[in-house]
Amino acid sequence: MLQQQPLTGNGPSSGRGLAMSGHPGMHALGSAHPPPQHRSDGDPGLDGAENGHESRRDIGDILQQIMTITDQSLDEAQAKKHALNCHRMKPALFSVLCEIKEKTGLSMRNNQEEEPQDPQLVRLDNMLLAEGVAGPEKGGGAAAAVSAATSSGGMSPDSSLEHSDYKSKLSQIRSIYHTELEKYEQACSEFTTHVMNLLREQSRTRPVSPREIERMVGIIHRKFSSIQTQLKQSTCEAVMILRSRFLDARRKRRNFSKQATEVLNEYFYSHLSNPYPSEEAKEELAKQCGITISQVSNWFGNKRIRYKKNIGKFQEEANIYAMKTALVATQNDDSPPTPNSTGSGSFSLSGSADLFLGGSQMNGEQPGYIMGGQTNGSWTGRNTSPHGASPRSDGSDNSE
DNA sequence: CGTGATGATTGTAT
DNA sequence: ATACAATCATCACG
Repeated sequence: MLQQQPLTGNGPSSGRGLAMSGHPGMHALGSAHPPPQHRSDGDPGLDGAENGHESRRDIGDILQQIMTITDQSLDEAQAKKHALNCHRMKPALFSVLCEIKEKTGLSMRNNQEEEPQDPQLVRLDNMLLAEGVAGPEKGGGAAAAVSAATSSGGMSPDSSLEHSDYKSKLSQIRSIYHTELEKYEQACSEFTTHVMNLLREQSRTRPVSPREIERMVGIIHRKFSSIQTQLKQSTCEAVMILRSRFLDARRKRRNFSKQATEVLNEYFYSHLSNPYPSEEAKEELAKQCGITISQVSNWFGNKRIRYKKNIGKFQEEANIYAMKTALVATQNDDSPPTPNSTGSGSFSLSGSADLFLGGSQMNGEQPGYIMGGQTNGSWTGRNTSPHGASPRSDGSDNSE
């Protein structure tokens, strides 16, 4: 980290070299003479000076004092330090240090730049933001994420229970994440100021360029941000697990209530000619059934495709519901049970026709009244199934 | 436990 | 963006 070795001749710097930089583990030398190996490791300039034995003596003394500073009490140390700073040899020593610094400075220049702003970290940040973990406040973000994941709007009372469970878990993760993040940030700034203070202190006895301080701060921040990345990563994982656990509706699928299917089927069969509910109709149905709009859409999607695939199988069901709507229609005279944009007359007509056809045997044949009574072409017309169009046989379905 | 029913998801076409 | 078609995963029933 810090290039002290040339001066002290002390080999391996310990892990805490930063804090104690200069004299780690030097107590053994504290009371000893200037180390003989000091010479071998090379200060050629001083070594060769024949008339410099006097100043060498001084340097030795100074080093001695530096090394014993840690063994003394603080007050003592401060006094010694002051003495050192006032020593007449100090400027000379300092200039030597500067020289060394200049030489070794080259080696640390090259690993200076590069700050690629890790794309993975950006992705993690974005995801945490999207999940409402890293967002500004609870509630809004999480709720938005949930509703976006499940549907595009209407919350149903059915799933609100799970949602609250999900939200509580999410806020748990959220709070843990934030406390940890804060801890890291605090530790980072504490450590940074600590290092800065040390460097500032050291700058009195050794040359410390602002650039160097900057670099040191950068290193510290990088280290801490890599830790933060890990935190973010594990938080993301936790959120993903939570999501798959709570929001993957496939996992705990519940059949809709009898009444809900009733309502949906009623709508479907009474709009058999055009079973594509508008947004408002979907909303209404969703409200009636206590499900979400997207669930209504799913239901109609499934129903259409399954009805089309095997009309015969649904014939009985169709008759039942047609009868129902017909009954309602007769009760309400000629006003349709569910007002819709398509002509009301057409489906009420088909409903009455169902009553007649209900008793008669109708194998898989497509009922003529559906085709005949409707304005537009049959939505089942665009059939791609090879044999589904004419299910002459009974209800046994053998697709695939 | 096997099987059909059913709600949800995914991939593709329009 | 919506619908369709295929598929998945679970439920419900025998």
